[in-house]
Amino acid sequence: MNTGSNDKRTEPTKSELEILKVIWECGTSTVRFVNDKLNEQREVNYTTTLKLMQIMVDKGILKRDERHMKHTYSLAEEEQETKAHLLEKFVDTVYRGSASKLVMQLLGHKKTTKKELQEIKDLLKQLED
Amino acid sequence: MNTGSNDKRTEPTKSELEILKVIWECGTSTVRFVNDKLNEQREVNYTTTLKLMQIMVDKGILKRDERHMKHTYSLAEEEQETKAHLLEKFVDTVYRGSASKLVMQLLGHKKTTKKELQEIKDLLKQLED
DNA sequence: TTTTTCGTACGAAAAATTTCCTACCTTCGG
DNA sequence: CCGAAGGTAGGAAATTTTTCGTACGAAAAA
Repeated sequence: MNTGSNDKRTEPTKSELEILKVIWECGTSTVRFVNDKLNEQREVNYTTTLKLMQIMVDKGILKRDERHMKHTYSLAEEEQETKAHLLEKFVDTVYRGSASKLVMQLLGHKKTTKKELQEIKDLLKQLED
Repeated sequence: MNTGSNDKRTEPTKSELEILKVIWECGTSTVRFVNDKLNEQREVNYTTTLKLMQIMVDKGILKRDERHMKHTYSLAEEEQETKAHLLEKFVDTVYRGSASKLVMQLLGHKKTTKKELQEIKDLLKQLED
């Protein structure tokens, strides 16, 4: 028997993440919609996006509704769950698992605005309970 | 003229990051040392690690000292600077640039220990100045 | 000195990821 | 019905990343 966490989760690749971002932001979408979004930033062929999204369905990252001519694609897993997983992996690889080290860096970083800082503090206050 | 941030930074690939981790943890190292470390987790051929580290020198991620028979490789850029950059990119792609959203997730996540939490709070207290 | 061991260099194979070509289906307007 | 527009499927090319085989030089051991 295997006691280790046998997650077998397929990490999204770089371009799969691009697609995920669109769906996180805009929700269930058609290939056409996602492709248009991507093309706001760089040129991508329609079939490229289609293929990628098909692969993502295979991998279990997306699921699709084929009832209509234009298939629609939605998340196969909760956004927060996926992000939590990505974050955990990031903390592990870059900060050897230390969340506080990450936060420290965040706070020391010039790009973190005052507003962000305040929000973070408020968050911690709430957690005092 | 190009006013955009023209960083031209070469992101480390997945396996390059593995090597970086070793050097972050252990400092300047030989290929042999790094390879041994990697082999604690999975089998990797020596020449594979060598090649990768050579590529990383080309990319400017590592620099090397060739004065001796056994070359030694060290960081070409400050650890914190690299990590800050990786973090920034991560926040951008996964949390649309919102650092507080990231922290929120971190705090809501079961794997963040009480000790970590306290450290984070202390950090914020210090920042009150 | 000879042999063995351990190092680097580098091209190319292998694998993973990304891209696109081509075929074909469905819908819509004339 | 016919053609145009726009959709999906899937193989294969192109690119990027990872891995390794082979050649060869230096140092250490025999």
